[in-house]
Amino acid sequence: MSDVAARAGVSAITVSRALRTPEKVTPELRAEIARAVDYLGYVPHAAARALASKRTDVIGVIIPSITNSVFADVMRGIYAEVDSTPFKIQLANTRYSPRMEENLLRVFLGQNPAGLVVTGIDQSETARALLEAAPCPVVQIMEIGDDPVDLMVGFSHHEAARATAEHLLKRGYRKLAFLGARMDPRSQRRFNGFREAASAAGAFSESRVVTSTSPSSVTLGAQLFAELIDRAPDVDAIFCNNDDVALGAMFEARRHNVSIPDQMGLCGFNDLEMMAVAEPPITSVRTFRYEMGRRAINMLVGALDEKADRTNAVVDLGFEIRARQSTNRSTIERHSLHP
Amino acid sequence: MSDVAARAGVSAITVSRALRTPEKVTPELRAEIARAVDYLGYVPHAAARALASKRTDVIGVIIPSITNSVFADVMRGIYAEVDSTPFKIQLANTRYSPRMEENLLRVFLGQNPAGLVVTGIDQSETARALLEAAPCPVVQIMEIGDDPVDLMVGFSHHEAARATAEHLLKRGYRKLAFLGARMDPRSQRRFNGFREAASAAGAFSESRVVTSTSPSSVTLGAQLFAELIDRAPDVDAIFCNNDDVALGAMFEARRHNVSIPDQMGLCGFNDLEMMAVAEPPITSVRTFRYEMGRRAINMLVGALDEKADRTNAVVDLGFEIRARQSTNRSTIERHSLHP
DNA sequence: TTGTAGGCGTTATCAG
DNA sequence: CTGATAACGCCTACAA
Repeated sequence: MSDVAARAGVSAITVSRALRTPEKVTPELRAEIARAVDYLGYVPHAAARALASKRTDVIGVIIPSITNSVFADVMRGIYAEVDSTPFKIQLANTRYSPRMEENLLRVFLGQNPAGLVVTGIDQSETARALLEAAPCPVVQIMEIGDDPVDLMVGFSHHEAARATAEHLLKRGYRKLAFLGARMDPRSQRRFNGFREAASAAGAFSESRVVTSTSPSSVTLGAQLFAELIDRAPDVDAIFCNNDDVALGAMFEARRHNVSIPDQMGLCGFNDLEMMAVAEPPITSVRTFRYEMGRRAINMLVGALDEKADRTNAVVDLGFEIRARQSTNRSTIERHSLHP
Repeated sequence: MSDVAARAGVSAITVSRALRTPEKVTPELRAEIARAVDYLGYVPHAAARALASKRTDVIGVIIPSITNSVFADVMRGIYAEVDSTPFKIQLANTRYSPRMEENLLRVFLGQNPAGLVVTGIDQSETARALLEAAPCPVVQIMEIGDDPVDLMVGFSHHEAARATAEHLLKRGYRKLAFLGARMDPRSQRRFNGFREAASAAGAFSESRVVTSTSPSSVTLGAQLFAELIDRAPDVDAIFCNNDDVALGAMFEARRHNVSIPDQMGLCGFNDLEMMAVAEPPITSVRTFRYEMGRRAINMLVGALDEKADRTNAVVDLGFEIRARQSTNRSTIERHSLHP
């Protein structure tokens, strides 16, 4: 930096200002400095800056799993949005462990992050306290709730599942089942929404609920389907907690010669790209994961801009039911095939 | 740190040493210091350390795409392995642009990373020069080649595709096709390996090669299949450059009433979890992506350990052909069904 | 084995 | 609007 200063005929601190707060430096000097920076290929030293200013350019992101394609999409949005800012992402995963989340939070907070992105609203008491006391903006992503730590962007899993159950009911299905992998808090809320709507229509039965603590996968979907059919042969429609589970259920249904959608309705969650092109195309609930990532960073950076008016602290991105053939039962065939 | 030093009755530098090079401090002092650290909840200041030592705990990872599930698996391995080290991952993606890669390399190198992980062997001349001159270990991942910059872990895409084509030939298929998404350098090498083997058996035809520059997806797989069938109805087996393309092809085949494997052999690449449970199960080439990520970090950290003997600078993780029903043509049925 | 002095590259603070 | 000075928290070098 002193080289740049010398070449521009100013002092180091002026270079610093020209870079951080250009409006506090005369346009002429600014131009001169820019030229020198360019000529010398000067790159600011992040560590020195962090040391002197007690500020870093690191945004910590804490998610439960990096494998899960749902989070992969969120991360894509996060990286895309952060690209146009001077910030860097530091990613960590909790493996769905609240204690791990506490630890990670401590580590991050020890590094004076510019901001923090955390998943969901089910932090432990300790974690919650750490977040409340954090000297930086915090965004909770993936779902929304009444009591945000700070910023929040997501959607209501309860509502999404409720709406989906209603979709199945509207399509004439009456014995709804629920297939769930890794029942994390958000999955649990989806289940609750599903049960609420199904029960109200008398279409719910505990015997048609099959869940697992294993991570979501196509393989698991196939297993859960087999278990369900075995345990509750009367089922006529399945809400899968995740699209990969739905895909696995579809494959397994074929092996059991169960026809979709006539013998059995099938619907997934998240609307992965493959759902629309499956045979038959599978109904799913579209969620805006990429957008969620972008928005999270966007809100964070906005909050960092001081003059931020903390409106829209909670953003509900909603969801959309993409009705496809897998829940489009043809009534005529139905009665003839399954009397 | 000085607080810790005071509490332990030593000087700051001793605390520093107790933390970085414990073997240079008496066990008693070490214990005393550990106690003080614990009591005070002292967390070292990474930026200060970086500034003073000109070393950071950052390992830069450059991949072409964060969406691609292939890289998601690699990243999972990377994060898993780095968890047991003091290092942090800084991830960046090039979007398959060599110029982007150069820029990212410059940014990373400006930050004195502890190490660098880059994808593939097709760096631009400039990028290659930057890597050769890097003052830290460099690992190239995803494939292997004759001329590593430093460390390398991957497998031969050419060989993998050649072996796959041979598998199809061995199963009696004679009119092989190639479906390819986003023909990046590694896909290109797969294609070359495929062509080599297919040509040698007289089973290759340009008319049965359909590729796209779009990213790999199930949707694209379906489109490519439709195009192929239209353009070259004589095809009897398909090698898909990626599993999602294979899955899309399978769905589309069903729509066209083309039966797999009897009318048409089908095989993918990477052996994603879903291939084994698809209906029918789809043959694929297993690649060790998670292991690749782990190994990359492992080699990097090993190289950082000074005393490293630079043996095994190039690690070939190989591949495995997982033969499944989708290429298991039943000769008897074949002749009766498709005369 | 432990300690002392000095500096890493930047920014906060206060003057001009 | 610009500059001088003194940190920021830690580590390298050298000394004891």
